[in-house]
Amino acid sequence: MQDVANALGVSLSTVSLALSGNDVVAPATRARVRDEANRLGYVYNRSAANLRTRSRDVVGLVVPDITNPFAAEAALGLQDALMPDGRMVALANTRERVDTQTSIVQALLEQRIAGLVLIPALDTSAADLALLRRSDTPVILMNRNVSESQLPFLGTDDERVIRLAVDHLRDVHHVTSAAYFGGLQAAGPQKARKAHFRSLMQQYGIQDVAIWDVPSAPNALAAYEAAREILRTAPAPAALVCHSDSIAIGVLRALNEAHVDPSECSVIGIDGIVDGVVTVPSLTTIDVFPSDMGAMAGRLLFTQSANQPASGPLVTPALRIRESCGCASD
Amino acid sequence: MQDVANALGVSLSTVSLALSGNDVVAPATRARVRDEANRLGYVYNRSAANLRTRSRDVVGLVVPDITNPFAAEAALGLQDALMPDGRMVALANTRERVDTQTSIVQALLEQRIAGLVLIPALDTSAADLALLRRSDTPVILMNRNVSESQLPFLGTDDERVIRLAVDHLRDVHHVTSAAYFGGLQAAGPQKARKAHFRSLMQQYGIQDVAIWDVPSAPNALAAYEAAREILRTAPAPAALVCHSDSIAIGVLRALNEAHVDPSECSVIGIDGIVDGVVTVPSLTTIDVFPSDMGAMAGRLLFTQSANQPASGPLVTPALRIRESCGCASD
DNA sequence: CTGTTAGCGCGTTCAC
DNA sequence: GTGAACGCGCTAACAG
Repeated sequence: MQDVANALGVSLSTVSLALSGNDVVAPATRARVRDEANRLGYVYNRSAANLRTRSRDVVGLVVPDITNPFAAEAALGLQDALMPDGRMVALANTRERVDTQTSIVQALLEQRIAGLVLIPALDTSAADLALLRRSDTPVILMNRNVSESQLPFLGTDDERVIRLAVDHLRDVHHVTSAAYFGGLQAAGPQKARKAHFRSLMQQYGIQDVAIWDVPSAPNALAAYEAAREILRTAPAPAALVCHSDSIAIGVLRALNEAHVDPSECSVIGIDGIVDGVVTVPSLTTIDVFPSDMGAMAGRLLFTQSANQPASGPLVTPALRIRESCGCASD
Repeated sequence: MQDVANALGVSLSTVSLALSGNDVVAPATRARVRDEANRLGYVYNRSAANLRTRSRDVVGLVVPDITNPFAAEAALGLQDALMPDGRMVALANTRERVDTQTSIVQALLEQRIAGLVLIPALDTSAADLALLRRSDTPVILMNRNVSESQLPFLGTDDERVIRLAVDHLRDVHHVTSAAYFGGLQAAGPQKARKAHFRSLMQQYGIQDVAIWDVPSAPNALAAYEAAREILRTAPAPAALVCHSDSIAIGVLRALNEAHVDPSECSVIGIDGIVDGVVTVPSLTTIDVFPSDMGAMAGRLLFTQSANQPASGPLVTPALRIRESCGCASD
């Protein structure tokens, strides 16, 4: 900056004012400054500016695994919500490990991020998130709640998700048995969905097939392997509700290998990833609008005060009927 | 920092030294400082430190679309290579738009990133990347080269990729016709692969089916739609080599709808994404090790001088035989 | 081992 | 309109 000031014979502050587009400096000088600046190859040092103004412009996105299409689509939505305001996103994967999650969060706080969108690793406890409570950085938990953490949460209406799936299975496919598959056994966010599922099964008099209640990492490959093992020892139930679309994709593959098609076993995923239309069979799913969720998270970070109710806004899920539930073969 | 210094009755610099783990300060005091620091809820301001030390610790990763599994897996690999050194990654999606790419790159440079890993948008020209040449920030182009840009490139051996695919099609499937599908028509990185494909077709006397030579966005959904249109008017060739695994997944779906199975039309993807084992049919592909590529990019950024040959290291591709080429049904 | 001083690159008064 | 001075939070020289 001093260089361009010297080159033009003006003061350093004139340059600063000119570059920030302040109208206190003459339009003519402003143009001259800009031109000289990039003639000299000068690039603005935004982090120095941020230090001085105590402003921040990068928001952290920490997810278990960006390879999961849900996380990727949410990342896209988040960026869309942030870029118009000149913000960027810093990405980090925890691989479902709480310890790397805490060290990542720590690093992000040290970087003075403007906000944090977090899909917590599976066995995250409220204590693990304590440092975030005290911090003045706006945080929002996405898609997986840690109820006792007292942190704002943006997710979906789990009860409604389950009801949409189970009602469809009962009303159009008349299933007599079903199971909920996916997620780790450990206490965590899927406990809620599983509980809703069980209660609905009981209420509708549908058999809840217990053998599918096993832990499995939340990705397609692990789900495939787990499902294959189960199918080796037991026939498929009439329906499988999967904790995520990734998991459903693995299940679809296992079912295909076992030669059971959608008319014999309906599978319904949860998420609504875009590539669900392109699987074989295409994926019937409960859409929770991953991209919108990411965008909403980005907006919520800055539109609200940080001290809000623990259970924040919910996105309304929608049933997307495709082939994997057997609707195409009926 | 001053607060914790006062609280302990020591000097500010003692605190600084203690927190950075410098052995010039007594281990006992070091511990006392650390304890008092986080008792007071103090968090280190790394960006202020970076300003002073002229060091940088976040590297930019800009990709067309993080939703593409190749990009996501590369991101994971990149993070793995970076985190041990205490570095983080800033992610940005260009959606294949050159203008948003340049504005993103500009923003990243203003943030004073430590380095940049870039998968260029499809019609990126050397001129679009000129500002990166002048910058003192290490840059590495990944997976798509912009030959005239003079920037270091990390990719795969395109000729070998094509040869692995075509040799397999000829030697084990004895195909008499084939096509290369995917990517935009525009001048760009896939020109090389397409050229190698054509020359090999000619050399082997295999018919190159021209109707598949149409532009399509590089994602599964767009590929599916394009392939479906083509299949409406023409029978499938004996083989389809797809520019990426994502594209292959879309093609698989289109083929399935047209009731042509792998024994009639072999499809081979390029990338080696992990979910390729879980598609139906599972995806035969040329593996270019996306995750390793990301990790290599991270290491290369800092192990080499920036002024290196335009065409950097290549990863050696490998054929992964699965079902989609028809090997399972033979 | 500790305290003092200066300065990283920038934004902001407040005089001129 | 312009320039001088100060400070953001931290590290790096020193001298004690």
